[in-house]
Amino acid sequence: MSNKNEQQKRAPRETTAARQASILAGALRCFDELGIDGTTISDIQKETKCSVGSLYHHFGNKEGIAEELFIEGIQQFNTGMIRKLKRSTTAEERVKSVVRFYCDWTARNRALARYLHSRNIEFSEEARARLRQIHELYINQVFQLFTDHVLSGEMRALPLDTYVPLISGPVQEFTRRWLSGQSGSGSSISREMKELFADAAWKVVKT
Amino acid sequence: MSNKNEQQKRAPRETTAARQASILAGALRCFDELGIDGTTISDIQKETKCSVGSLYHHFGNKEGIAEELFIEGIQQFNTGMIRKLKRSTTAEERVKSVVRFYCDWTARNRALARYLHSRNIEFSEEARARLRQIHELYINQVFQLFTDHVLSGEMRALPLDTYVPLISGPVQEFTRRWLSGQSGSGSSISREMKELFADAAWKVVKT
Amino acid sequence: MSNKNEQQKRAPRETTAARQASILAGALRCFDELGIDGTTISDIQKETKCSVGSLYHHFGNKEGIAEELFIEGIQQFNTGMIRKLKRSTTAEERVKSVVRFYCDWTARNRALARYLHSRNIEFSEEARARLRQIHELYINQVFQLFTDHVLSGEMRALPLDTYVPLISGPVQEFTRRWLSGQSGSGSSISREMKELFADAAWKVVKT
Amino acid sequence: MSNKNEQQKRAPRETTAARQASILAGALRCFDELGIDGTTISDIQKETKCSVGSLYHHFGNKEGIAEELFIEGIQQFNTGMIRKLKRSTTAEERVKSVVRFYCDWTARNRALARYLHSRNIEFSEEARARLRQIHELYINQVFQLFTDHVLSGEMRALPLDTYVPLISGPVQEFTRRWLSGQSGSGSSISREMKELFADAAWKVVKT
DNA sequence: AATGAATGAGCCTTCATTCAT
DNA sequence: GATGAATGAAGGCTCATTCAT
Repeated sequence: MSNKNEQQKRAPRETTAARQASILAGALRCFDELGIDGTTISDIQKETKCSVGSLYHHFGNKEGIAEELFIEGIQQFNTGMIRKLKRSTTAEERVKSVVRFYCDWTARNRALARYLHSRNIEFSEEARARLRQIHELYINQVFQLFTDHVLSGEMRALPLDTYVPLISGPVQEFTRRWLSGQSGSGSSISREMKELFADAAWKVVKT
Repeated sequence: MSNKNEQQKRAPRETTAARQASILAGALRCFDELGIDGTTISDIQKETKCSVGSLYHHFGNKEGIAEELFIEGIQQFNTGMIRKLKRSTTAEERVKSVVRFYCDWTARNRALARYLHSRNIEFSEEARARLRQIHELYINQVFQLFTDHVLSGEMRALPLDTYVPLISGPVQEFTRRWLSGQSGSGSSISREMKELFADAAWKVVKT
Repeated sequence: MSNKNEQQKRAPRETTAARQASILAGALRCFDELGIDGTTISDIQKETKCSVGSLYHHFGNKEGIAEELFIEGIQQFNTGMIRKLKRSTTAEERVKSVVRFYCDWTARNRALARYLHSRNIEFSEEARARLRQIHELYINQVFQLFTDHVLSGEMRALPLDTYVPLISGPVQEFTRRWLSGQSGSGSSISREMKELFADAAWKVVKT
Repeated sequence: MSNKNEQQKRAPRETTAARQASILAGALRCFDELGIDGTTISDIQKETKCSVGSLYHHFGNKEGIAEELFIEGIQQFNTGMIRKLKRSTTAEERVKSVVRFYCDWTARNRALARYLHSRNIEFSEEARARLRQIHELYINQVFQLFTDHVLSGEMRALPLDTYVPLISGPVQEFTRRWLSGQSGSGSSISREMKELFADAAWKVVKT
């Protein structure tokens, strides 16, 4: 995120940005293991070797840490997805890309993925606003990419709020079960599985 | 709920069962509005007009209330689903029944459905054991009903852990969004939507 | 305590007195293992297979149980000691009897002995009065037995409040350590030890 | 208690030690008056003008306070006793010193002495380990001081576990009664009494 | 005499947050 | 920017006791 100090890894004193990133990483480990409500400031402190004061200095309060982590995660996911979608061109490729990216990203960012699935984060009004904006931007980009395929007749015309469930619902559900079955390392999702869900998604939305 | 004096010994004083049920109902209202972690014993108390002591007398602790509620909810859902599935005979009818029942049950039991979606309940080992057993029983019954259809070639042969995501994933995702868009009143899910998801499910698993 | 029902041991329904005795025995087990403050009514209930209501019916409240147990223990000890002292006649025999009886009784009634050593029982005014009276009676009997020996010159004339510490202090201390070193079964105090303390006591108070 | 700025790093902020000491003093006052189990955190709070949080910050929990107080008391007693014993040389002087120091220390630290006699403190495993170590160290030092006197024939050779009861048992018992007869003000133990118990102790263990 | 559901005061403890250094 | 002692509101839970059956 900054180009200061090329030796990012072992610098004796971290940059502010790096410090914040490492705090978020530690917090994620806590949230993943203890749950969000189950994690205390003190837990994060121990995990990050950071003083209470510093935590508050950087993020305002506990909620701030949870929000920042969530937002960064969403953005990372969205950015990746959009980049991936832009690389393909046909409707089929794009629909399948959604599924494949979902699998790949989740497997590569297990703890973060689990975190983004949390349904009990209490966001501040401000965070909610930021998220809404980020989501709108994302949704617009995605729909823009697909609108043509619908208009051209390659894809079925369906109620807008059914596309996501139809295309992503199955992988999401599969993935959720897969994630809760393993908390540590582990392989990725097999090529066959990915294609199975990709095919299913396409089968449902193609004309 | 049963005639008085049927068997004096093993019938919990008539009122006891009713009391417990009403506590669970009140707790659900709290959990739904405040979140599980956000609900305090005192909230439940006010909602149920019950003393702290009684709450603990009946359920051991807050966790116990949450567990019992969850288990009862799951059982109610499972029982309904099995009953519904047994009424249909063809593969197509059954697959579609899964989707339709999911929609109907969810619409009829909104708060409970939302609660069953919670991903942050801390179960005791004992509760986990009970749930595991309940789940196994359910899964066995369901798979038994569908096995024949797969063997007869009406349905595709797929990895066992993909059927649920493929069939239920979309409705679940749709339903989840639908549930969070409204916390109180609300119609049911429209016939068209239900059929859209039912058709999609069938399209994916039929041969 | 009552002569009702000669078959005290295995009668299908206990007499009231027997019931109370068995409650006290159960309570003692609890107090011994959990401490007095650490023991709850519920613990006693489980240990005695008695309902809460019955406990209160028989003893009024928790304090009542602790008091009754204490008083009965003291009386049993005192009675035994007096009986023993009356059997001997010389000053030396009597002083040594005190020590020997202390050892024997303690070894035979370990849990009760430990209980009587408790220094944190909260007695009601009424219980304190009963205890005071019992103690006075006991002390009077004991002093009466020894007064002559002092007057006759067999024993030293010392401040009244030093006889007990001088004679019983060592065994008491030894015994206390011995008791806390073993909570279950175990042998009794060896003959040699007993005589060692008996001799020491006599050595100190003889003229 | 020490000069400022001697070693900035490992000196707990000057105040910290003082704060902890004053908390222990306040706790002792409570324990002495209300009993250990009878004392609530809130009592200690009022007595020490300390917030709940601070209490827990410094001692972990109520048990921690009780333990620390006990350990500090024991150490103070042991240190004093050893110092005193080292000042005398003959067997007789030493045995009598034990008794005299016991009396003096108890009279000078009444509340603390009463507290050390408590038989209902629930120690954590960690505290028990510390106490065991402290006790061993003490016992070793004491026995080392007396071994020569036994070998030289000035003192009787007795089972190791009888020396303490024989020498200290009587004063302990006397002292215990003396302590419970007065909770506030009060003189010290009279010179005659002290010598009576000192003589008795020597009479019993001398050859 | 027995039973056990109900009660609620009161206790211990946690934890987010502040702030002086 | 960093540190950690201090704060106190708030929460979960225990437990002696009562009382209708």
